[in-house]
Amino acid sequence: MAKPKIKTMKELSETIGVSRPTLSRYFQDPSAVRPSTSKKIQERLSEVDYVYNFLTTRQNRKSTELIGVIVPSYKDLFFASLIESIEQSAKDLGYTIITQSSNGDSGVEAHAVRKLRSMSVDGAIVAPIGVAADHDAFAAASEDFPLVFVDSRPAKSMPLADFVGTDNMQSIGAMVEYLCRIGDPPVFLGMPNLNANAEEREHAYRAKMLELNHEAKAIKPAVAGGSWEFEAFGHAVMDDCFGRREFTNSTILCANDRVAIGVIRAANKHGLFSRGGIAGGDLRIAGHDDHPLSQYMFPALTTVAQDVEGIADAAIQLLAQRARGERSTEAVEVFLNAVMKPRESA
Amino acid sequence: MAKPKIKTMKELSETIGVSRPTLSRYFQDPSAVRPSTSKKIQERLSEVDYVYNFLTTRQNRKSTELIGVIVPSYKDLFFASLIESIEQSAKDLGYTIITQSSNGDSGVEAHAVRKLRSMSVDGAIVAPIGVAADHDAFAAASEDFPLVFVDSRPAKSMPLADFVGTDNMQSIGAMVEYLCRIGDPPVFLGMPNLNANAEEREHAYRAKMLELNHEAKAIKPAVAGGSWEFEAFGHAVMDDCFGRREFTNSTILCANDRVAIGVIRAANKHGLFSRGGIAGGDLRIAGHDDHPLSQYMFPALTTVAQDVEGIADAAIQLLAQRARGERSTEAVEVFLNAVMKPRESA
DNA sequence: GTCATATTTTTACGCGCGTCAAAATCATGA
DNA sequence: TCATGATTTTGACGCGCGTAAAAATATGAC
Repeated sequence: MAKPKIKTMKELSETIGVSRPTLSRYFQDPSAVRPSTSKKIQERLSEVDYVYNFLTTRQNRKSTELIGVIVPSYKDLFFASLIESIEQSAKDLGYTIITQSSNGDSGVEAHAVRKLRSMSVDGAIVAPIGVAADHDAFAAASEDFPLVFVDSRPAKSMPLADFVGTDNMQSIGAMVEYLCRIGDPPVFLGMPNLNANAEEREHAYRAKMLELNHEAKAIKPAVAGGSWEFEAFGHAVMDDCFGRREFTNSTILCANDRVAIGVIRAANKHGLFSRGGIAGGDLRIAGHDDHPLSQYMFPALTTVAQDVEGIADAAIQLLAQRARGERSTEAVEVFLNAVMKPRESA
Repeated sequence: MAKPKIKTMKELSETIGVSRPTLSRYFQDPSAVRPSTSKKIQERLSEVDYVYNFLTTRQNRKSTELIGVIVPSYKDLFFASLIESIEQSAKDLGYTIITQSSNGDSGVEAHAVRKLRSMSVDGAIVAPIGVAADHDAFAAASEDFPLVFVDSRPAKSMPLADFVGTDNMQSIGAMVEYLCRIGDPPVFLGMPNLNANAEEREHAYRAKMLELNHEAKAIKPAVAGGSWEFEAFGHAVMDDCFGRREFTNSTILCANDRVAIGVIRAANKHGLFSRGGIAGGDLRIAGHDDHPLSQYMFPALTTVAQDVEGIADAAIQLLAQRARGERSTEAVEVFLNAVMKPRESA
């Protein structure tokens, strides 16, 4: 039952009856050997238990086919979705991903970047923690391998690198337009000012409101917002407002779904939704991202879905291009569109 | 500004003024060299940009200090929390984790296991997809390195390996007792029968109900439940029931929070909660896991919190013990207690 | 069957670092 | 100052595999 275990390629070459260099070529590209040889290797291979030594092969190959991924947190379903998509896209191209969380901390982030350097990755995809990032760590890394930032743009001080993300002007714009068309113009509830999206989305909101001739209004949080606990933030801010009977029948556009989830709870707590659903004239709430649980909120959250798969795929493609030596200098920025997900909450 | 970049240890040894073997010893254990030497190396090191070559060092060391982690999905906040805790515990002991998702698919899971083998990890922590797992892949792996299963116990056919998880008898027991004490005895809504927890939790429910002299009753899903979309499952099943006016004022104990989140939405949709909160005699819902968003549901979900950090830590410790050669044969099972999180929903 | 061409085998070296043994040097205390 | 044990340096080899060059062999069109 248990197939004979073979530990090294040399050993394998002996039991299989081909030379080691041929085997080596086969593993890197089965079509690099004659079809008959390829077939023979493949057959014998299925009869033994051999796994190539990843560490050694990668040490010697020019490319490790490793791609690093750094996100601020695993416990955010947006990033979780992103990782899942990246893993998929990477696998399709033969890459293995090394994922690390920066825990929203620049020190940890810098440490993660350093680890990726030590692992000789072919490239890295990083969703930056934002404002407080460690410039030097990224600068050094960008000399070793291509870097692409996703989700939010890095601080301007960051080394020039590719970027892939959602076009906030488009996504927020579409949402503002939708909200205004269906009801009252929205007020904006930002997210803690941790990364570029916080500012960009508010800016996009203001721009669109201006265009539609409405007065922009942003809710000023009465609570500190320095953490990544977005639901807690949204809840605390609006629980406070609703408690003072402010914004109780407004349309509130939240900078992201996690904030909105907190707001929905606050609104429910204060009984601001009509029984059994949403009625005209009620409080309306909208989010951004299409968080996997948004549709299970009550009322189901109206939001815009980021093209997560598209982002993941574009990021991998950019890295692959750089690895192939195409586009060696200029940094590119890819902006993808988001699509409206009108549901119950607005 | 940019520190001089040093690529190899040999080069480093020259610019730093110590021999390469000494440096090698220093990197593996700074206390293995004389304090004055250690200090000198440390100082010079901070003036240059040197990152050790992970691949090469690990190829030659007896241990790679890599630990593989396999979960069924990143997009499940329970697993996300688990990964975060594992990463933390691992880092404390000097391990680097390699995370992979099996996507709820046994083929992908087997492939992931294989990759961990190729990377010569020192051990692996796997949250198995359950019933449909590929026995051979795990059997082969368990010859290469220690394996510890977490969250749900693997099928009996799996190779003997350590297990760390929550004591379902305790956690479900505590919840049933609580529910009975505060109100009507609960009916049980399971989760799709994907892993051992599905059965174990129902069994624990029945046992406790028997002990308390209540009749156990499990809701029979009128919908297929073969996927990991637990919220959708919970919602579909109960939307159907509530639509037929069944269970509308029961106490429902869900096998996990994700199912419960779907149920809460269904209940809200059917207007089964009193306006502005929960009143006596209402429908009650309880979950299991303390999913990070449970407290933001409305009503906030009453649940039992698994000791995620404890699980992560125990798993790493078990692996570390095996790596040190302690406990080479007998497999151990560690069961941790969960703690009640009474909130609004029950 | 013959010959030009495509593959494979042989042989040997390199990668960066772990590790071992012997020689050289250092630190320490009497 | 000298002996002695602790460290470091030197020099060399090994790890498993990539890879290059030359020799040997297979292929396949004629």
